[in-house]
Amino acid sequence: MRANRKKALRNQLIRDDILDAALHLYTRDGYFNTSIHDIQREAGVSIGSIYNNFGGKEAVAKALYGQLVGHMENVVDAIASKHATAHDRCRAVVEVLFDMTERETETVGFILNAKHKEFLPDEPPICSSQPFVKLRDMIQAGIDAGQMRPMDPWVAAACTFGPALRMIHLRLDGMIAAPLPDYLDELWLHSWRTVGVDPVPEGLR
Amino acid sequence: MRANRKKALRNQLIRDDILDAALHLYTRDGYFNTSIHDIQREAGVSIGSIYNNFGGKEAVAKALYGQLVGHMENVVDAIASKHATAHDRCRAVVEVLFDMTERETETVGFILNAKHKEFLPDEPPICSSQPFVKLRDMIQAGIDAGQMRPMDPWVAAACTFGPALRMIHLRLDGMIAAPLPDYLDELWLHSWRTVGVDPVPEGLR
DNA sequence: GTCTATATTCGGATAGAC
DNA sequence: GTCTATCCGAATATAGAC
Repeated sequence: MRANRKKALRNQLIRDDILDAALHLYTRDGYFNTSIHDIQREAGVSIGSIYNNFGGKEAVAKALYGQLVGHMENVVDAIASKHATAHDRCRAVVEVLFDMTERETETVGFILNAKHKEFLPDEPPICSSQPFVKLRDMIQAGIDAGQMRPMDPWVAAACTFGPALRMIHLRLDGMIAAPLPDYLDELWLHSWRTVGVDPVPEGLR
Repeated sequence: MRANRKKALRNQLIRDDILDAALHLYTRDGYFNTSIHDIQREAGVSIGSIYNNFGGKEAVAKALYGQLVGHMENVVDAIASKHATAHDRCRAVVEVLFDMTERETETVGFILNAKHKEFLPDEPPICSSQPFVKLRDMIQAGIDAGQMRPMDPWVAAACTFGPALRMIHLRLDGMIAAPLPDYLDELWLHSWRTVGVDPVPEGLR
């Protein structure tokens, strides 16, 4: 049993090495500019291992995608259960995204920037994935509760998160030099004025 | 001379056919999922013509990119010279983008959605291209003229156009069923509240 | 300048030893 | 299960006829 556990652990490590290498290369060079040989070299494993563990290049991307979407979902869930109002929840989402952009740049880049349709044609568009749907529901709940102005939920979502997402894109493209959290208060003050019924609380400006 | 003109015209037509086919296939399937043979078939020309006229697959993309960026630049210039205030200019930009998204879907998709860095590594990022820079200058002018709230120009740009760009992405991804112009008044009313000093004029709500 | 036929490279995938 | 060596198809690019 001991040996089995150790073996399973080693297998998990190999899987993680492959996924880490894939994330790095996919975000840096793009999916199509990354060959299986590149991943194999970067991860320090053999081609055979990649095929045994995943089944091919696309399967690696799919597993990576699932892992990161799951991660995002956990983040959103944690926020939803920690905060009660639409304002606090939405602000926390932006705060976390800004933080992640600095600390887990590649994760954010892969989730937001990559054109998954091009290499994962069977996956639904990222906008209809669980975490994104939960964000929209979060906003709908805010409207129903009278905390956000009554408006089309898509428009509300675009107004709430559009500016922040734009900032993230600009940062990832190297157009913004300063870390995004520096902009959080200013950006959120303006974003929330668009959609919120009540203004941003004093302490958060 | 007559024959030369006619010949030149025919060459131009072939070039346009190739660019049209490339735009269509690149936006529908993505750059890397489109082979030269696909373009050749779609355009109804030979591979030799593509190499003679452009030089290869990447060169086609480059020419296409330049053409569309030039197009966008003309659009922005026309708006800048037609309207005087920051409000009118920015609103006109959003209006034109929404219109274009419906009528020239592929052009907008290629410009906004495509990851040009992946297949045109030598081109600067789209955000630093002429039309985008002009948009930012437009906003800076609005701030200097006291028509927009004093704030970081990147934040201002993100707040002004972020929501609209988000809507365009959602529309291109099929998440929004109605044509974007239907949302223009509502979206702009909220967007401008974020950045404008004076409210949106009565007639445009 | 356009076309068809061909060459060459590259990368995804497999076979078989360990 | 992992690894190395190999295969094979696809796609870019070229050569040469017209």
